Amino acid sequence: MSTSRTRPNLSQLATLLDVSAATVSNALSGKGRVSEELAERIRAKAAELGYMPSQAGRALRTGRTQVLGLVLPDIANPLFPQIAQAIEHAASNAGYGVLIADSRGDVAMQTKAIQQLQDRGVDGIVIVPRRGTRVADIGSPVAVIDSPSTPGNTVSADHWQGGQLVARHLLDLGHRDLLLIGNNPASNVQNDRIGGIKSCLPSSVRARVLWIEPHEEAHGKGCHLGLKERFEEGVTAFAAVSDLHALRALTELQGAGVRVPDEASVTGFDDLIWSSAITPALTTVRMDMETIAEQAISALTIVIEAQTAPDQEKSVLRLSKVAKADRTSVPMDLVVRQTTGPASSQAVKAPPAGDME
Amino acid sequence: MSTSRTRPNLSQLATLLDVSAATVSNALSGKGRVSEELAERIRAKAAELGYMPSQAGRALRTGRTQVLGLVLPDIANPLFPQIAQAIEHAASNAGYGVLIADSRGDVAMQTKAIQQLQDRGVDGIVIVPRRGTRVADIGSPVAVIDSPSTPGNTVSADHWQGGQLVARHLLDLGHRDLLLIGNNPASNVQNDRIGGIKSCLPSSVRARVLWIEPHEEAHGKGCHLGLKERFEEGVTAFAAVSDLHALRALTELQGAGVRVPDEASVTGFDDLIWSSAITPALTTVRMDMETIAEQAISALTIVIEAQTAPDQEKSVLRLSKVAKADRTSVPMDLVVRQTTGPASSQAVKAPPAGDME
DNA sequence: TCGCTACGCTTAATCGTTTAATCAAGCGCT
DNA sequence: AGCGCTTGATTAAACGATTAAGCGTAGCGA
Repeated sequence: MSTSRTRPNLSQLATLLDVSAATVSNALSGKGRVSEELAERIRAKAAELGYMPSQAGRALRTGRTQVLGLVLPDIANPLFPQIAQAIEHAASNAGYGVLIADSRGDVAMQTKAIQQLQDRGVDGIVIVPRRGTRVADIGSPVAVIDSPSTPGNTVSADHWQGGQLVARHLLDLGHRDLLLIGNNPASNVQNDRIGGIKSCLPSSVRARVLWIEPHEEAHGKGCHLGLKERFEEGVTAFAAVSDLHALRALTELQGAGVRVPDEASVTGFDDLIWSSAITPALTTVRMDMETIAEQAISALTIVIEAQTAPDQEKSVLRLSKVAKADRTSVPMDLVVRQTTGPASSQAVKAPPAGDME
Repeated sequence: MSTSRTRPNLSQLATLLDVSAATVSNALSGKGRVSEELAERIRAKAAELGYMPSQAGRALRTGRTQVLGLVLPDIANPLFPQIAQAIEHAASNAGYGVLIADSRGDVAMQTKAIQQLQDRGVDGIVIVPRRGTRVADIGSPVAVIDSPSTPGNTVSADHWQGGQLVARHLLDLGHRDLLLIGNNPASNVQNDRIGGIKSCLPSSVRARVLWIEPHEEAHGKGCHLGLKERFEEGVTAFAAVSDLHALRALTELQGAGVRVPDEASVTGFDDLIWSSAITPALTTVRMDMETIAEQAISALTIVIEAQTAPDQEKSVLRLSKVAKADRTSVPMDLVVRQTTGPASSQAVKAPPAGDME
């Protein structure tokens, strides 16, 4: 084979073309002054040899690695595939690689993970913080994806509006007695979603909130949530703030003999992978991760570029390193599937034990 | 604050200590000859200033970036969190960072993704290939995590043995008529799991296989799998090769009024995040991702180090770049939860009318 | 004709680290 | 004293890219 064992570098390309390495660099980057004709020859040769600049050399000289860090503190977060995929895609389009760092649920390790990323020389960091964690001012440019109500948030889904979608959908179906299911009240995301739902409900509808984590602490992990009882009390719709909890609710109801959606409706959030695979398929609210990721990355790149700009030193004083996107919140979409249906049927069916309000 | 704006480098450290940069390098790496006393002084100063070597500089000189690539071709694979977390952890322990590359389910993009990783200068690549994809010989060291029956596989769970666990568990419970549920017969992993199950079954038990993807092509995506009918034909246990399909089966059965585990048992594979959260909690088979990741990474690092070793050129000819682990397959563990129960009850219970037992 | 600018390219310095080559000194031996 | 060997440090040359500065030539206005 004639394919060279080792990848060509600038100077090899240069000697082959009988020009200086600098010219090749200029031609390929379009920076300096190179005649169009020569530039074309250089580009051709580069393409022919499959030349790819060494990131190491470039990084050393420019101080930029073209790599971003992604830190996902929630252990085994089922959203991870969606997030990682979207971020990777957006970053890749912007010419960045993505280095992952997992802090395994440990809040203290989050700092360590960030530190390690910085030691690796990342140009910036995308953080999806653990619930409630406030991201301190790190040395590097940072984009935070959490919730609009988190201070220092860069961009995120409009969880509040997502909640409103759920509320209106259930209202339209005639539901008047809801159980909202969350995991932990310390999460900004979950609070926004629940707040959004509540904000749409007229005072005539009853809406109670069940927080799973406190409940489990009292009754043991994996315990029943007592949804059957709520159903018998008249609750016709169960709105969870995550598909994971929606799934739990759905199976618990089904197992207790409550028919979904005929007797009770269930909704979730995030459109996780299984939501469309189960029977009945889950009605949920999806976030536009593509857009969120794009916003985060573009906001981040702006900060990164401002970083190296020799500009006014004002920037050093004024410009925070945490990125600010132009669209700080991205609307969510309601995906109506089969776990929601008209409440009227329940009203008929309610009698067994409960009463109507 | 007295913390310097910019991180210290070798020469700064050197001039501060009135020695040469080379000596500092030697002292910190323990390579050259440096008096213990001086070495200690150097280490102390380095620690004091929080000196961290520039990866860029080092990479340029040594040709190694201390970064591995992780390519996950299956789009939004629900295993992703587990895999990424385990790999990241193992890699981190070995001093490597992990760069992710997602080929979004597109087989052609897998090659492109690998290419990009190589352009970024990764030292090696961990691939969890898309079903059936044979990983060609890339230029870089590679570790493949798929299934023992995949040629070129480095390490993976012992899917066959996992299947045997399921079979024996169901057999012990008295099940004699099974439906095995897979997605696509082209997957080595799924075939191994099914093969393992079958290998344990005496000829007296009936075991049919339902492949979802072909079935969906015939009946439309998200269609019913007709499990109720199978149940009525006498099937008492549904063994899926993935929790995702087990979940689908479980909800379909529950929705059709079949009680699990009283009337039918369901098992899955992989212990995905939701398996323990649903009701009833899913009996499944878990792979020891920690061990798999460790094996993959350590095998990979060996190849990487062999790479730079100036050894006999024999290695260039003989030594393949695909890593070989000492434990090529890692046993799986059965996690018995609530979706499996004795088959006898069904035999009794088969008539529609309910009783308790 | 002189001086100025624009063009197109080359020279050379630089980023931070590693490492082979070198060198000075000390010490034990013959 | 002279030779060889070890010890502990220094020098200098890479690695591959970017980029400011320099330099010869040509065009052009004064």
